Amino acid sequence: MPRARIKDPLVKLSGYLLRRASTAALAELNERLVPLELRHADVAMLMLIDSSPGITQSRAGRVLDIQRANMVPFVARLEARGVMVRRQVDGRSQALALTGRGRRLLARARRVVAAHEAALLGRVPQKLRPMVLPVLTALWRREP
Amino acid sequence: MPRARIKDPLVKLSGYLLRRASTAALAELNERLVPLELRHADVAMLMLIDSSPGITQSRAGRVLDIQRANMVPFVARLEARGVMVRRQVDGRSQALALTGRGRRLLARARRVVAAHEAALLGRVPQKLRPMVLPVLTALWRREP
DNA sequence: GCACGATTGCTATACTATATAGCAGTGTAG
DNA sequence: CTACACTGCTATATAGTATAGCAATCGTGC
Repeated sequence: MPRARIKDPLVKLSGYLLRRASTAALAELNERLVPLELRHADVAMLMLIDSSPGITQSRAGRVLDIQRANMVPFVARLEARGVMVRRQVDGRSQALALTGRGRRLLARARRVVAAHEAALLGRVPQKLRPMVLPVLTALWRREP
Repeated sequence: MPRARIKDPLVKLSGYLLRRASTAALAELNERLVPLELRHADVAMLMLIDSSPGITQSRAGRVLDIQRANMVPFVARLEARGVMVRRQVDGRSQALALTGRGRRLLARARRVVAAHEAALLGRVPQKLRPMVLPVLTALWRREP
């Protein structure tokens, strides 16, 4: 006989579902990104720089919610890989921009992300699909 | 004048929204739990044990998706705090159960979680609110 | 009954992500 | 000019998660 199912008493809590769905999706995306040797945060950064070329390092960190201190090795790794460059815009700020190599890598990454998005939305019943972005956006809203 | 807004080009990606919403909600919940000296994972464990008293340590880890190795210090900490006990059910398995103190702590934690849930759902427009659990549940689905 | 594979709890270890404190140099507003 | 905020940086700490391997135990098929 099938082993007794222990039912998870937390599945009615949106916060719990949010965490489980998020970690599962993130793990899946990272898996898909292995061939590109990228992690999800790398792709987020490349997308941001691509859409706002010349954005400063500090501002990029603020948009993506990455601490200044943690931006340093993060950006350094991407630069060492030759996908982006830093340019001094004044005595302190660094402007970030993609290289040609970075743009080509991003193009590939976008296809992976698109497949991942399709897989995510594919799990949602058709009727609910249009609610996914509005629901997630609303849940993300800052305190009031 | 208001500083120029850098628009986040990722806000149309459900995976990104999922991660941002999840980390924000998690941080908020942990904040709310500080007075009880609990973290979100502790509450999940207490709730699970409460709903399935005598559940084995390994099975609890499977339900909550915590590795066996990581369960050891986790459970040990809760037991040292006197909120749960382990009982040997056979030569290898440990059955977990709440103590009276654990049940009282859980009762307080439940109120915190309820307030957190209310805050989360409160950000969602009324019309979308009934879709939150179905959407999140669907997004969590395993790779069928 | 017995041998074998699977399971359990455990130790040790490592890696990622994230967080804090402090510093030197720089820009900016009064 | 001065005071203060900002930037990039180093160093360090913590939480969460992951892997490998071990000894004891259990269950199943023979």
